[in-house]
Amino acid sequence: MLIATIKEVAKAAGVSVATVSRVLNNDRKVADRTRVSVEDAIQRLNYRPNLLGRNLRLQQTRMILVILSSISNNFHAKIIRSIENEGRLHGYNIMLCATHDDRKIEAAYLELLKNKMADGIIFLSTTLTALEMKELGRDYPIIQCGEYYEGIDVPIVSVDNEMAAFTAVSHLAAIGRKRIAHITVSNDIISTRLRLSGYMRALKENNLPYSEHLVAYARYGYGSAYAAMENLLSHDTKPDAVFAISDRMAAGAIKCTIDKGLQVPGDIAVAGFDNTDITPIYNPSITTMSQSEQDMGAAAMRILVERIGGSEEIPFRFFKYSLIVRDSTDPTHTEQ
Amino acid sequence: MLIATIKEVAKAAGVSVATVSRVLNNDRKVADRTRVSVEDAIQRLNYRPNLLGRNLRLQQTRMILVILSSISNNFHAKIIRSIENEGRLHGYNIMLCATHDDRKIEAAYLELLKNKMADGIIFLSTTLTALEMKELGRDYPIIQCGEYYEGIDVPIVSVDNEMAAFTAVSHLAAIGRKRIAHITVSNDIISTRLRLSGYMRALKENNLPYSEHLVAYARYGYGSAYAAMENLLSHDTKPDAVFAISDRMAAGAIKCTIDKGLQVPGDIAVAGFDNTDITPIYNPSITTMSQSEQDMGAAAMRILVERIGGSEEIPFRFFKYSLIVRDSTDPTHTEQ
DNA sequence: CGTGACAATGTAATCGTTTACAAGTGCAAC
DNA sequence: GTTGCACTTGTAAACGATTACATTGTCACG
Repeated sequence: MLIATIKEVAKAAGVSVATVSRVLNNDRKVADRTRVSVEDAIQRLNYRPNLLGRNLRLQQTRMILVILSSISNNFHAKIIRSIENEGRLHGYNIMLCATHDDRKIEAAYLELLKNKMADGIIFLSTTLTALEMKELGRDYPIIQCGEYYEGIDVPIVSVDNEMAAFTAVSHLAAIGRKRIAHITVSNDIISTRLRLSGYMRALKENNLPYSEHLVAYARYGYGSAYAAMENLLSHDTKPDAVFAISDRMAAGAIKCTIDKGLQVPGDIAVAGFDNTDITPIYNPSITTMSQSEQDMGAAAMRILVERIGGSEEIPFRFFKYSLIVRDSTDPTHTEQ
Repeated sequence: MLIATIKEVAKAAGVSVATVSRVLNNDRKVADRTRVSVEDAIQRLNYRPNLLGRNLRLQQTRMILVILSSISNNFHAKIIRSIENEGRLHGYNIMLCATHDDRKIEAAYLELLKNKMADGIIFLSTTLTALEMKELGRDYPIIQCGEYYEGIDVPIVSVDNEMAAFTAVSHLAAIGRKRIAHITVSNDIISTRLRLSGYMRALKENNLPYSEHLVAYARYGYGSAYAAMENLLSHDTKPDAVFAISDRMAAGAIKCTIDKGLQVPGDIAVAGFDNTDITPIYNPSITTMSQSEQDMGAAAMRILVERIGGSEEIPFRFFKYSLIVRDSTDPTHTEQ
């Protein structure tokens, strides 16, 4: 059954298209009798406004794209949920765009923004360079959430990764660990870099030894973290704690440790980052850093809406983080 | 910097908008000299075609929506990946729409289809009733993937859940388990129902006892599965194996078992379903049923494209599944 | 030189809306 | 009876593209 157009509704109701449009948009200057007959025609014809026509005319789409690398990275789940809620409050549809870190794929989604099929973008991650992002931000409403480039005039909502990492490692020191290792990723993403600095600073302030043997590089995968942990365990002086850059990598490290016949946290305490939903489930449950996903998502969306509305402000906001202690560092903790 | 329109490009190049459009669409009948000067103007003005205008005219959007309940259900990750790849091959943009099982939210996304801002929908899950889905399918190109209603004239791509569950439970029987329990969800989703039948049939064909004490109901969450397992363990005769309807619930069951001081798989073997990425990572790694996500996603997309193209066929396709044995049922297995 | 074919380009309708402006009606006030 | 106003409604111009059709120019051929 083909969809009716406003013209057909107008004819059916015996009025002009303008009147139909007024009814649709709740324009108050429509006589009750007319309104009823138009509404009746709309019903009968099963009419639905064509958004392409409407949006073309209104020069907006009320669609927001959320760019992320992959949906299986469920650190993003809560943030996205919050973005969606806040978006709906403002009358926007949220569409998730998974790029799998492929520049071509990301480019295709950016086209949608540039070519007016979306009103704005929230970046949870990106393959763009800082310069590219800067240029994009000059012409279109965008915002960075979580990961970000600094100084490119694009709003930022994130967490203080350096302080959060510092806090996590200080926790490991506080439970008496002396040789604290770090499993990270070799890229130049800001959160990675800052977590490394936080780790280093915590070692220093707690008078703990640092050596390059204590830092292992992996890719994001679980298996890769497993290998990195094997590497850490291969040295003569083994670490007694590990701070991994992500929960998934923490899980890999734990699995490896246990496979080698060592205890977690007995022999080696392990902490992760992000408080993903695997952390309470894992065996043992994983100590981690939680970000204020809810606040971050809502803030990102609000700021974006402002920008779409024409605001020139470029806010830079850090949100709270918190340490969540679980079995992988302290089996005696009392969980909520 | 405001975006130029085709009119401005035409003026800048000293031609008509028709010619610019021909250049954009690689229409062959454009003189080389003209083409160059138009391309030059496009460059200079940083022109990008407005998709609202184009799509309005062409009566299409080349956007496909994928409806799912939540992105943290990463069973869907591989399917989605495959949908995306296949979609790109056909020139479609894929947008993910998380409904969180909220009818209102889902309705909003459906509006986009009904109101011509998308060309089709792939349902990975839905809050629609069978009747609603049927009616939607009468007017718009849609397809069900994974979960589905039968007999509503909407194409289906899925896996034979009954046989897959049968296979999983038969595996537990084959390793010598006698009292095999089932953790499931109380809803009337088809995959749930079929997995329960498969479980029952496997018990019967292996001459194993069935009792209602062997079936525990939970919600989807990990914690809920944990509680269901506690429940199963509270009876005098404990099960020696559990088949859970999802990997996440299997993880909950394992955690509970271990917390009670029992061994997995020593005392209780546990199998899950979906081969989500937690399964190899978990401790112990989890035996599970893998679906042919890649084939399913690609098939769903292809069938949808056919439908958009006007095909009246209503295919119903089952894809292969396979048992993946891991430590949670058989520590002696040799993994790939 | 006249004719026809073909290539390159322009003109204008169209897609489905919204909305500024014009126009019509009825009524109260003078 | 005119005037002015409020209220409803219609007319038509956008929004930015595509494309059928018309037009123009060039050239080969008789």
